Amino acid sequence: MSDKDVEGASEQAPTPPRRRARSGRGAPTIYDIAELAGVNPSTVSRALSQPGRINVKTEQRIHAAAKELKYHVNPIARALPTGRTNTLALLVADITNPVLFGIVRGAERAAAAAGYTLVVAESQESGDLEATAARRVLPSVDGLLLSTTRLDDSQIRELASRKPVVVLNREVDGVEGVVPDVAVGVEETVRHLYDLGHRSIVYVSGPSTSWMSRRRWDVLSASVRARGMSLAEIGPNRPTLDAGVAAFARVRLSGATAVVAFNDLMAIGLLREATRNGVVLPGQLSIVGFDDIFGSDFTTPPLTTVRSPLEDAGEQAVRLLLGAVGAPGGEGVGAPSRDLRTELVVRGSTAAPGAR
Amino acid sequence: MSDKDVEGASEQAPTPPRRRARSGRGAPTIYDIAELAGVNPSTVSRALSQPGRINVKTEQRIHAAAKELKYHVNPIARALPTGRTNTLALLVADITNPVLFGIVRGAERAAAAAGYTLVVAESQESGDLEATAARRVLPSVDGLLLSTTRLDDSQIRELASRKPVVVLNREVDGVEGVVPDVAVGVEETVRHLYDLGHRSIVYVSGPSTSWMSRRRWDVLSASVRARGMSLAEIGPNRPTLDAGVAAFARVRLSGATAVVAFNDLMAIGLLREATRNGVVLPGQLSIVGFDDIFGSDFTTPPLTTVRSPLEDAGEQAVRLLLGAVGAPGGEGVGAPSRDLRTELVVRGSTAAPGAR
DNA sequence: GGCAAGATGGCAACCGCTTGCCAGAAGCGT
DNA sequence: ACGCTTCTGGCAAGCGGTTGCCATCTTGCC
Repeated sequence: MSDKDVEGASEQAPTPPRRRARSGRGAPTIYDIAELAGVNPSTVSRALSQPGRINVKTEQRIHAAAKELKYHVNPIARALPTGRTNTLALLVADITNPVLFGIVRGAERAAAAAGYTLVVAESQESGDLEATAARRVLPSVDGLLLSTTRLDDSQIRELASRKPVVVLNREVDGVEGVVPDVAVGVEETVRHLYDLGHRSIVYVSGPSTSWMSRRRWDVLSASVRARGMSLAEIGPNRPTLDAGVAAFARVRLSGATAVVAFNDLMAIGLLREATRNGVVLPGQLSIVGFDDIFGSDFTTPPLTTVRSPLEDAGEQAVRLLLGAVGAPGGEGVGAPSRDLRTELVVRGSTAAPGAR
Repeated sequence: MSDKDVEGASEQAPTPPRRRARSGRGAPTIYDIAELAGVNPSTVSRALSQPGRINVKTEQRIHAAAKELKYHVNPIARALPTGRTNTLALLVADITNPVLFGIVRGAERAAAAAGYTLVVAESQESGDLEATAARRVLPSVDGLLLSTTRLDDSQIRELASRKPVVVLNREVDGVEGVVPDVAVGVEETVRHLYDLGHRSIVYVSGPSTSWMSRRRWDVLSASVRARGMSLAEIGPNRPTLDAGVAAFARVRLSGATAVVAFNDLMAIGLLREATRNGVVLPGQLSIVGFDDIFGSDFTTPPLTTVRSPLEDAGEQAVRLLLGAVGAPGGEGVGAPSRDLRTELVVRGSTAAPGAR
């Protein structure tokens, strides 16, 4: 084609036909690098994202130019053509829930290790608002981690049909999930209480929509039955400290010598209300919580609780998600997931009934 | 118009000359809407983002089409040409720091109210890693909120030169910041202790790099001096529970009758170690913390502490940031910022020296 | 009825980066 | 040396929106 010659001849124009160049202001782009290194922008792109694809000398030249310009790839520009954002979202209903600490920690670490950014989004309100939040964040992330979610199964599946989703502390049919093994810790708890001499236990449950509350009840129930102990349920309750306080009266009425609360917050509420009512702990009432949250050992007596490997759970959930989004760091489908077993942490809020 | 007829006649062509159309898979785009509504994509764009710019009937038709297609604008595609992401980042050094609860809460709420998404990013490690995290997240957000940051002033200014930045709980020259008014609460505290009969106080300080620790010391110092009380400093210390535990011995050695800790975590450590050593609280030692974190009232005795309006602070910081990024919901430069005054919460860990 | 100001909507050029396709150069086997 | 495979790197078409500019239609007004 003669075009080429024509182009070459017109080269003397101070502004070559190349598209853009150092716009002066604004961050440098691959066009700037291209110009500096004397190559085509596409070559720069390859040098930067497909090591080995181009000649090593050229690649070095480009890297040098990039460094000189202090170039940083624009993640949104990159995301547009590829559809991948290198970002994962962790959606939670309530970020002040101490249970999330470990989860966020572990998730953050695993994500960072794979070069992914983790964004934590909170939806303080109802499930509907949470669905909205999810939909809003979904387009800008590669995958979604659902933790203390108030979404129902079908909403979750709906999300899962659009982007990879992993649920934490819950099982949803057809959606990947990470759930610590409740059984171990509960079994330990029941044995612990049984050995202390307790024969009558009451479970103060969480919200009726809480998968985990139901699950804990089921396991507890089976374990208790196996020993011929008696078990009652008080609930459903909101998973808060106040709900624990409010449940105290009914716990006393139940006549049980030991109470297992759905979570530490409720257990602490129970504990404080018991003390306020002159009940001697743990002699007159043994209390066990779940999660071993921050502060659960500040109480008097310190709370006996079933600890979950939250940090590991968060980490594993992210790995799973990374696998699902096809990231290098992610584990394959059949990868052996490390055991996430719960364990009983015995502190001061449990003792033999009648002990002083 | 004859055009209309022509269009209608040529309609038989299966693939009209329009660019893209419902690709089958993938989310619907404005091109799909354009096709369905029989207008140009640019018109769709306008209908969706500039209400009133086009004819109301057309606009309605487009909205109907959008609804029918379940269209949702692709935020990254939108961000590319505009440079605005409608996202704000909150960068923290340690997300398990209970101080952040309120801040995150308030920030999240204010951001959501303005239609912005708040992403929380954690950088568990050193200031350098934090700088890296900041740079990584910066390109995809409109502004940055720095909270428990370990960045130094110059690093912060560097960031601020690229995108709007607001710092929380700290003052940095040339960078907007939100800092609760420490003075009120500290003054109350000193008066409280003075009235109880304390004349000798010791301050267990935080990290040497903590602007807030220094600030609290300064205010405390001034207030104490004004009353002719004696004040000593023990530190610097890491702002942790363990550091509080470790500082106990030196607190006793100081002979002070009351101790003010940089934060609640340290105060609680102090409190527990004191109890463990048989010191009767609060009679033999009064303890005051800062922040009123979650769990600070679980202790025995419950902790007296200086509460900061963290939630308000988070909210206000976001408003400031929104103003800086030119968002509608943000407040102008001179907008009157609501008072963020701290207050003393008297609980059980303070009493007259020698009281039983 | 004629004309200027507004209203309306199309065109096309980006935003910064990725990638399929392809041509020319280099390396290779026989 | 020659035909062929492998390297290299350029071209250009997007990704999904946004927006300046402009042509055409409406209106309002004298």
